[in-house]
Amino acid sequence: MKSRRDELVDTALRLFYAQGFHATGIDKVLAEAGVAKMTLYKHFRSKDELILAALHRRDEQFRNWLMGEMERASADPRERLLAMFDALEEWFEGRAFKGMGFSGCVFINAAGEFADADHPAHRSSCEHKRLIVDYLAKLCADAGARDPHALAEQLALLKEGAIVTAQVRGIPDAAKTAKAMAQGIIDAALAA
Amino acid sequence: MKSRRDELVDTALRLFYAQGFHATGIDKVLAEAGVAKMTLYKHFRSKDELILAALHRRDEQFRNWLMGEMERASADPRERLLAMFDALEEWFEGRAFKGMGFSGCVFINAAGEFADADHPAHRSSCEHKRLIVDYLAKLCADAGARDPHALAEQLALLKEGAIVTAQVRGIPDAAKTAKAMAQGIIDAALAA
DNA sequence: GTATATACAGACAGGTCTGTCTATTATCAA
DNA sequence: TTGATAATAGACAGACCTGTCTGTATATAC
Repeated sequence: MKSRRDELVDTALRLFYAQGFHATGIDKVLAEAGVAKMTLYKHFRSKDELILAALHRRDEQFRNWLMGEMERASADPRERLLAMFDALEEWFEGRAFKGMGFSGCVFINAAGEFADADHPAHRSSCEHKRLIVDYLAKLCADAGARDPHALAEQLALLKEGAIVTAQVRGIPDAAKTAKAMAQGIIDAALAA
Repeated sequence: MKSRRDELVDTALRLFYAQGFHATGIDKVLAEAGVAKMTLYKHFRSKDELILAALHRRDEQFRNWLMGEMERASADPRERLLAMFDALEEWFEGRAFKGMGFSGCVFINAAGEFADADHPAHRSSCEHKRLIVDYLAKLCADAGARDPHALAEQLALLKEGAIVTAQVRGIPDAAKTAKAMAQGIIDAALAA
């Protein structure tokens, strides 16, 4: 049984993701969640705090999903890295998160709406991306890369490029384009 | 001498870029531009129309700048392609457009705020990205790539990845990361 | 000088936004 | 049963938003 707070955060995330942060009013969240306004302000001090909670939930949700997909695909680190791009394609096609069609990356969107790098939402987005790079770097090290951090940065950059291409231009195949590049990059980084 | 209309579009672009579309009110644009409200509504039917005009101006401004930088760098197609990433780095460092510090790509931001792919602002963003890919494909063909369109898509994806990495994580060096990958990709695509 | 076009300042309507408040209802423990 | 907790509906204030309107000033063309 979901708590009222969970209901709010889930609904907020879904709407913020689909329609944007500024464009989504508190009242819309409340109506969709079937929750009274005072309940929201009992759990959160402001809309900003709700935004941060939604981003935090998305961070957990997304990384759990991504790492799960990668680890399910293979036990080999190199294969796991490549599996990231297969997972991305599932996401781009709208099959990854039920109730949430693909609308790009909510953290990229947040950084766009809250451009100031010091804004909590921007910092949260930055942190999310960093956690993913860290995870990739660990896999790169396991795979025996000469410079695991450099390779992880490259793969992360390919991931961001694929996300933007899929969203802005509506090309889910961008995942395949990125994967093809990733193969070359990884091979080059492993051939010591 | 800039017309009132130009003044409006320039100011709107600057504010929309720095603060977002929904977060920027008409009144702020008017105050900064020193223009009366009725003048705005004589030139544009709505805020949406002003947004589209600002995106259109940015499309011209940005592509002129980028192509200029690339063509200034070298006459060789391969070198020109690589020069794109040097130009990106200038941009990320805030040295490309005076009066406009780097806040990511306004078209990526627009696609985030106007998630519906049919929204005019989203379509405009898609079109901008397509025009750049077309330009890259022409250069790729000149460089003798086996599949110029495929290579152009790859390079464009690297560009988007670099932009997002620079903005969300605050790492202007992402341009260098992308350039290193681009070199490998191009070499592979030219070695028929 | 007069007509026309353009822009100005500023009030205004009608709507939406966040956040606060009150008064009521449901739930559950002792 | 009583008392505490949590959630409800809905009104409200104050700010901000877009877009319209009026009346005035400026400048150019004839």
